[in-house]
Amino acid sequence: MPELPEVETVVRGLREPLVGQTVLGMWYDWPRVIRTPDPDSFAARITGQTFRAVNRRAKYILCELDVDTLVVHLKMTGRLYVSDNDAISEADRWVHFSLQLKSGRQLRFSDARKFGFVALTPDPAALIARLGPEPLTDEFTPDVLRERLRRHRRAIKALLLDQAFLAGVGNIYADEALHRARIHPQRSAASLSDDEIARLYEGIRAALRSGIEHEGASVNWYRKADGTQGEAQRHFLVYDREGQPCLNCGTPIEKIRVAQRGTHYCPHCQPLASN
DNA sequence: CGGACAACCTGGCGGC
DNA sequence: TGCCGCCAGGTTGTCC
Repeated sequence: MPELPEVETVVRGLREPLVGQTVLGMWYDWPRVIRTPDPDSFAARITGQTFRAVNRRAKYILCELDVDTLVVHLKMTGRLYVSDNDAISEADRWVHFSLQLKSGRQLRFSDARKFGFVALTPDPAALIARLGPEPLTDEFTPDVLRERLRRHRRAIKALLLDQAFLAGVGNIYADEALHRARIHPQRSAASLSDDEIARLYEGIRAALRSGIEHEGASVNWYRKADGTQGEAQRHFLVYDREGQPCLNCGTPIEKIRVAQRGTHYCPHCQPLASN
């Protein structure tokens, strides 16, 4: 579920309850959720370490401890939150991993679909080595985007979903960014004009910033670190709006399939003219 | 290079 | 109410 804005929101919400906390122990009930190392080694290594920082790279949550980094990926249905030891919430139904904190609270990882994972490593860079540029940083510029687009002929939406091309954008924000840029999702990447690339650059950043501003999109599974829903879904321009009027021109939003993913766009504002 | 598709899993929903 | 098929925001690997 979570894309860059959702993961960013979770990270921000975890800092206060997590940083400074020491790990007393570990629990799990689904071994495959622990990617590396093996569960016994994981428990032995993380016990006694203290959380020093919580950061994000693309859709990866990076919790820095004294020696290692706890890496968490939420994939589609993962949730990461801190609860009082005796507190029970809806998401606990799918908890598969937790850490006991010295504060008398627990860091819990819940994942209904079991696609997500936790990993403990002294070298998190290896796990995230193949990621493309981080779209909201200064190093990501229109020139960077243009140079990278030149190398590809794929549908632009497929490229936006490719984490090695650009890190952090997923299905929701790809649709939102393309609508803001007024570009059809099936346009060939190499066919985009300089003006279109400039619009795409702004569209990507604006869509992601809107998502962060509204604390993530709770279309279905996503929740903030405190368990409440985000509000970004109330500000979608096209995603999940099939058949509803385009907010710009009134034309009904269409849903098609691009790169095997549900894709929402306005056929009037995002024409497939020059390809 | 890239497109298609399976795999990893389960929940929710619409249709009958 | 029950069952069935379909869909789902992610990532990786394989095959062609």
